[in-house]
Amino acid sequence: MNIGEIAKRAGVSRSTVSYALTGKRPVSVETKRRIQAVIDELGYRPNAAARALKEGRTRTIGLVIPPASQRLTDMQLTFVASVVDAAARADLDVLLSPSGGEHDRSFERIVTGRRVDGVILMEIRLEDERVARLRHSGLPFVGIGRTRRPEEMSWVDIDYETLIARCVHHLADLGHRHVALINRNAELVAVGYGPGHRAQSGFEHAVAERGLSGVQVCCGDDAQSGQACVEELLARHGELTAIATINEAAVAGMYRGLSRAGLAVPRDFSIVGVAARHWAENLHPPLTAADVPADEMGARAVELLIQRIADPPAPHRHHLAAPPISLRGSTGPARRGGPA
Amino acid sequence: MNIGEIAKRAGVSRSTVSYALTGKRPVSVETKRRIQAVIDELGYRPNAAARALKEGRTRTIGLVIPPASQRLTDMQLTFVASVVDAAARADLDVLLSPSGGEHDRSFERIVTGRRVDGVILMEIRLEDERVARLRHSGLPFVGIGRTRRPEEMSWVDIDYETLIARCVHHLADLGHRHVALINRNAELVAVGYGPGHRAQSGFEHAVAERGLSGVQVCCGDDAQSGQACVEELLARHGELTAIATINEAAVAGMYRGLSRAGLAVPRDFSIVGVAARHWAENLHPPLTAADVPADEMGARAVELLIQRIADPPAPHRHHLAAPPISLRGSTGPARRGGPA
DNA sequence: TTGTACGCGTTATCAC
DNA sequence: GTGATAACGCGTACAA
Repeated sequence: MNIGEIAKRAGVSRSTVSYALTGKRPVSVETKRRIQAVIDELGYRPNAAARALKEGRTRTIGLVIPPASQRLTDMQLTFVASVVDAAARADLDVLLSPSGGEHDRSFERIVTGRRVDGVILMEIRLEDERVARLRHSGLPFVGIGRTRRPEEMSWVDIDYETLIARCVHHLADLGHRHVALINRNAELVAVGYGPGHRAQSGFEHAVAERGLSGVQVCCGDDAQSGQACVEELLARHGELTAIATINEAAVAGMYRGLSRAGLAVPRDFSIVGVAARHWAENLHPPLTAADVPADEMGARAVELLIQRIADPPAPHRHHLAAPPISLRGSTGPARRGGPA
Repeated sequence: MNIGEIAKRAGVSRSTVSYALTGKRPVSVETKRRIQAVIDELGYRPNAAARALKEGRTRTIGLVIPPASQRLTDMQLTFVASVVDAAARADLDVLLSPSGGEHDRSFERIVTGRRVDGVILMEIRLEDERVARLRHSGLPFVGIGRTRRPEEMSWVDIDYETLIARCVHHLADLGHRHVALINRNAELVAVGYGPGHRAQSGFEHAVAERGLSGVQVCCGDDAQSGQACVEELLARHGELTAIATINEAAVAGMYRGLSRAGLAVPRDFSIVGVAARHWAENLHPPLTAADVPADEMGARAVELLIQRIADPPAPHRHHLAAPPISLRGSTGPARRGGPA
């Protein structure tokens, strides 16, 4: 079913059908009605490829995600969901592209094949070749996360540096003197994953400012690793009384490790972090955490992208989220003398 | 950058460039080399829309997911990830479409706008209008899940009926006499969600076969609901000693509810279910469960879809997975006299 | 309102 | 065997 067939059956020209549909030229009510009747009868919809070819835009955005093989975190998933939702509201389709690893063909297809009007890039590194690639291509894009030179692109991000600093201050206020930062997995941090590095920086500054002793470790993004990580931390640094973390997926395991060591949260040990709200609430005890507004950020990213597509030369815009820490049940006063 | 520009700079005609790229006609090595040099220099890639328009195929598949607003379960996410991964390996892009709720425009765009060569449909109901819609449209599609009339379409699915029956038999073998089935959320079951109904059926049959007493309840897909659900079950049915469930997202909460009631798993109470392996392993204690091979199933779905696209009139194919129950730490002999 | 050129890659057809 | 020409797919938008 194409526009010519509709035109023939309605007894008008192809362009009249097009105008009747787009409304870019007035068409008599009677003609419009007749055309619509034929369209409804045959279930016609314009061919997306033909329209894209002519208009030069696809009404589709690309969403570049970390390779699917390495399981996405809950927060990342919330980003994906909110981006898809926001895009659907704007009548945009979303093309998914796993990047990194062996899937660079997918990324290349999307960027150079003009398959999308713009791209949202997740899991950005401080030095990210995909950003360089997109900048060079001229395709509008927005990052969920930012590189080392944030002014070179549009992005939405979480202010991990500030948030982790706040976590440390919160712990210090509660009297904790020996705190640990549990970061995301070592590979991610090693390749320059921004949040990991910014969390380190925030941690170091705050620890210095409050005169605490601080230790930093990386930890796999799952419960098992969280447990192992805590067990090792307790073994090597018996003086610790609190943990700050950006590794939400590992928190359940940390709780388990503490419990195994005979430490009750928050009585004997405190944990505070940065996490998606529903994730923090579903832990036991609920995690005192800065609640990342992931769904709002996804929507914001789509919004920024739509603007960039509409007006590419416009200056870059940024949105840095620094949500307050929600007090739940996982932090308490440092126990005199520390655990055990 | 279009093919004409490449042809001009390489000093050949457009068709020669096309033939050099597609290999559908021999082109001299020297010419091919010159063309490739220009392509590399300018970074040319054929316009996907033009190619789709001419070829009548988009090299893209649609993945219809539940509306993003209602958080996806871990298993669903694994399906998405594995589909994206498998599609990328086959050089196919994936267009995501949230269906249901207010997002039916997205589904319609995909189906009637010829934006994809085929569709993978998730979260299928016993009576599913999207299946009817797709069958009517003639667009190749494969279900992850199946309707009441499974022969009318191609699908991969999990044999919840058999698996839940196996769970019940496992519990019966351990001496449990009073067991409960905790289903997915009530809305899902109410609208005819297949796994929910098939699990019920398998549960009822097995309970009858073994002469047990069984109670069934629906439960929201999150830990909080799981906890509330277990607390209510224990209050109303003090004789229960075991639970079988297909609601993996709620299991952590069930553990919590049991623990609050002073019941240790597996000493005082057993839980067995159907879940993604890594999910079952990450629970504490690890869940004895039939491990759904979600990644393999996603890949299989893509495979079936590729075949359907290549040969639409071919008979439908199906793949029903019934993985064995992996014994972990969550089930044990029924305690004499039951709990408390 | 209508005729028609255009966007761009593919491929059948014709020429060397 | 190799290269060039032109038609095609289909919706859009300008000129008439």
